[in-house]
Amino acid sequence: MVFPFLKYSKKSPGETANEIGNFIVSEIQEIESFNVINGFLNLVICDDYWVSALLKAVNEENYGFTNISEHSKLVMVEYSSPNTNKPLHLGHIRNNLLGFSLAEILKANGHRVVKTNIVNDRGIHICKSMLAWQKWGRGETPESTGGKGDHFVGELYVEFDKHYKEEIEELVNKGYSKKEAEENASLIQEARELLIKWEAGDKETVNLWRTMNEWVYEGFDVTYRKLGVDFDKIYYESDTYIAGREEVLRGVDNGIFYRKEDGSVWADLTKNDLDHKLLLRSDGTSVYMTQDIGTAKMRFNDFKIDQMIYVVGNEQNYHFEVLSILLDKLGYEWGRDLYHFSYGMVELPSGKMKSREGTVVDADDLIAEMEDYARQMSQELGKLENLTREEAENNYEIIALGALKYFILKVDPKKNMLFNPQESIDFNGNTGTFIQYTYARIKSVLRKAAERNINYKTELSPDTLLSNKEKDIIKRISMFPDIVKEAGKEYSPALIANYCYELVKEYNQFYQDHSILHESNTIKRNLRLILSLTTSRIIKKSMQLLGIKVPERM
RNA sequence: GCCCCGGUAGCUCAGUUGGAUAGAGCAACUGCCUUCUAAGCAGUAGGUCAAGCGUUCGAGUCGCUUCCGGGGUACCA
Repeated sequence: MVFPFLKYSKKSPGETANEIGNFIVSEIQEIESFNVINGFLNLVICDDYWVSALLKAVNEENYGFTNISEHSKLVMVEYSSPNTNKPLHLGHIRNNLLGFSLAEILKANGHRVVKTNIVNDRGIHICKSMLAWQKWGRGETPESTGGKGDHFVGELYVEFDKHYKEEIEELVNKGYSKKEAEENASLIQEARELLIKWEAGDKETVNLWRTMNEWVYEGFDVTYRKLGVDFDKIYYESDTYIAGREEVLRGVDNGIFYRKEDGSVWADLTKNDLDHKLLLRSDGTSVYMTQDIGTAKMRFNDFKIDQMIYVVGNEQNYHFEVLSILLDKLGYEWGRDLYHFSYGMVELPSGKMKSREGTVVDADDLIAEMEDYARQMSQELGKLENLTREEAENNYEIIALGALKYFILKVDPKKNMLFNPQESIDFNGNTGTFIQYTYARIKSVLRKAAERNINYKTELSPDTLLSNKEKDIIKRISMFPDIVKEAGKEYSPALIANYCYELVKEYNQFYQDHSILHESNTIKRNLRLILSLTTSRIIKKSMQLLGIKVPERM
């Protein structure tokens, strides 16, 4: 594109392009020729440049990734962060997949990463479930009902909400305003009393709390394992809120925060163009913000963190803006540098998901449905006939989770996305399945090459002539390191997903009209085998960055 | 009200930082399995890039205005 040069050359676009083109061809060996169209100068790069680019990709250990050393930047990634009052749903799945993938991408970019989970195991919402169990639980447990612990507790939470709403309605009928009713309902007051008792360390309350949380953790573990996500360090807000409260009180002593007459503690953020923010309730209990201050402090005590990333939905943008300012006010130099990885909501065709109203897509149910569908499709297509039962079952899981993860991660994390349970489960087109399938296809070719004792690693002649499609794929392969860097810089798994899709699409086009093992010209055959091998490796690495497994056959 | 974020094909999404005729997938229609896996490939059709104005050689991309959608603005998390 030569327009910017016209003011220097003072010539027509065509003439300018020709002069530059001639100069480049004579000066740079790798440029074979050029052509000019509509003021655009196109340079043609010669084949042996691409051949050596392919050789570099296939021979370079850790191609596309940056090695980690002990001097690498230490990044802490917080993700998942569930509440222990309900099971995980589709929104949490997006969070977990993004957090895990982000950590993998950062590692590939040479950072040391600590994956952390802050479990929201205390607070008024937990007390609601506890109260519901006391009132309507009839002494049942997940064991006695045979359910998963997180679902068991989740149902209690819904139960509370149901009764609470009924009570509000009654009060409104008696002439209270809606707000008064919400405040004065006996159920919410009982829940609050429970929270105060809990913070005071009341034995019975704490025991119930501990028991119910254990139920939930057992349920979460199953889901996490299924999703393939894990953590290096788990924090519990039941521990961190104390540190938070101390920090807030220290802030009051130092005049950073102020106390109202009713005893509640506030931060005045009007100088930051924000309003006043509550930090401790008038009854002395902590709020969300209090806990996050404490959590941050504990983390920076525990690790020498260079960068802190919070993977939390964009509905909390304001919260993190405030958190950053508060930590800064408290004198933590890293406060300003917190990065809120703010991702969009997952919406359903019916609108937003709401746990209390039961309009959620449950994580466990969704995964199970996808596995069923994978099993059904595999059988319909007559796949996996040569596999053992165990291998087949393993493949259903790989395919189901691959489809789900890819579907979610291919979308720009910043944007809201729509998930249609009926239509979003698809194994054709731009899907994880398509990528896995291509991988399995390549592995099949490579296996057959090995069976026929075809050695394809040594003889890559620089005189190899390339078809356009072969050149396209090599071009794409040589972009991989830049894409990994870009994904690390932009914090975007979607860049990896979309890149990998393009690569795979091109490979399938190539596969369609190029023979590999049947090619009689050994120079060409070797090129195509190396091309296939390299493509398969990049597919595997890309999918690894997304937390997606690839099957050897499918 | 105020503050953020979005609007690209019927649907779900890309669009390489301002460049050539705006791309994929799904859905619809048409071809391709005696050859390395047809969960694939090739093709047809589908667009006022929400609307308008501006910035300049050039705007889906940058700026302003309007319309529409989402989120936030809690002694919820």
